[in-house]
Amino acid sequence: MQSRTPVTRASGRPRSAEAAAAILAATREALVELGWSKLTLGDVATRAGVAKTTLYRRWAGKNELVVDAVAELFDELVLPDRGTLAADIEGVVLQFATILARPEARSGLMAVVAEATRDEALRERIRESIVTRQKRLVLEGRARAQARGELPPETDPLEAARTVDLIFDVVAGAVVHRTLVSAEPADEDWARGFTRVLLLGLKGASQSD
Amino acid sequence: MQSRTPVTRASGRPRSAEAAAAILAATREALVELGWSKLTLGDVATRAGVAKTTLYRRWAGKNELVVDAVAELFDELVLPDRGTLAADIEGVVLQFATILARPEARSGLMAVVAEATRDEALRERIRESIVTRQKRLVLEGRARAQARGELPPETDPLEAARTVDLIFDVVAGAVVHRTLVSAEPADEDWARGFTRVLLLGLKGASQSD
DNA sequence: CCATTACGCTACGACTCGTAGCGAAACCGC
DNA sequence: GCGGTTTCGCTACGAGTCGTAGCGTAATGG
Repeated sequence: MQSRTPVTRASGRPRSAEAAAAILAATREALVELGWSKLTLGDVATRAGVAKTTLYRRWAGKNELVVDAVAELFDELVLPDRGTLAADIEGVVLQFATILARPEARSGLMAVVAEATRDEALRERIRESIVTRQKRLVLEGRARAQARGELPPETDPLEAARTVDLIFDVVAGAVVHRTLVSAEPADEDWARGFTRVLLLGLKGASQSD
Repeated sequence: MQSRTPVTRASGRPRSAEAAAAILAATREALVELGWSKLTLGDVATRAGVAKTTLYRRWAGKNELVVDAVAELFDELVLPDRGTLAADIEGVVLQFATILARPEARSGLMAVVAEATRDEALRERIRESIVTRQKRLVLEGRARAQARGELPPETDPLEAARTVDLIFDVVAGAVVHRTLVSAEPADEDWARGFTRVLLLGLKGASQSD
């Protein structure tokens, strides 16, 4: 997740791990208080107790810094084993909603996505730091459901991969849109209704295949 | 959509309508070339051929200006009557994807959503300029499907309103997430698969009610 | 002990911000 | 026509941020 892990082992003074942690924490703190547009790297450096130049030596700019700061938040996600697929999905949806309720996640995530529309390298960074990383939840959930007999084992691996992508886009997209654009809470009632529609759709689609 | 429509009819020189159109067009052009973070109001004014002060007299800042510039893009959406609910939904999904393929829509929309996380007034402005405005598509689509007998007439009006909100969040959220976060094209294949899951889910949910 | 790298600090030109002040232009009611 | 009113274009301004360069110092490995 660091900006660059030197391939050739360096032989000088090592980079302070405390500094990196302090900078990322300070970035989230600044996102809460100031939001994306008013967040300045100079301010982050002051909060973290490091020199501004240190920050520029490690990150290319605001975009890369905030991606790293936000990516850490999503690592909190776990797939709780609640016994049924529906309950598992609801659990993840609610966890996701909880993270998105935090202001540093809201403004940070959307802002870097906006910047990424004009920056292929940043897009790739987001994909590997957040998207691909969290797709594990969908894979694990499906495996459990198949073990329980709630979902049939996939026949076509290509089709199965496409379904995973679809589910991820639908779940993440709906929660984000609900909380950030529609500005309504993604609470338990909403999660229940959403999960019901999604699950019925998936079961129906896999049956009529 | 203008920043303020004077309630008391003014009696001086009227604001130039051409200037407003030129400014919004210049804003979209600048979004394409520069993106959100590097877009400056001075540059927009120059492109539009107006003075910077004129711009500040009409809009409070970058946020409000871009909301208006982007909102115009979504007015292009129409609900094509393709004969079946599935085809209608696919049509809207593809139209939405087409708009989101334009760089000015991508970066502009996400950026203002990001800023809106810390600005209640801006959130409200987005809701009334974009969200509520486009929810008409869901309402019209449902009415047509009910006329065709594809969907049962709603019994509980409260439940029906909640379903409309859910559909809107799922459709818009999934398309946005697919194109902007996953960075994969929302093409016809994807639209077909998505529509199938959504429709099966909705029918199943309305039956077992 | 020496080479190497990271760090803190200061200073810098370039740029953007949002506002103020001015004279001219365009519209209203009389 | 003729004031009253509002907008417009233009210029100028202090304040703040950007990203970088330069320097001396601190921390590691050979």
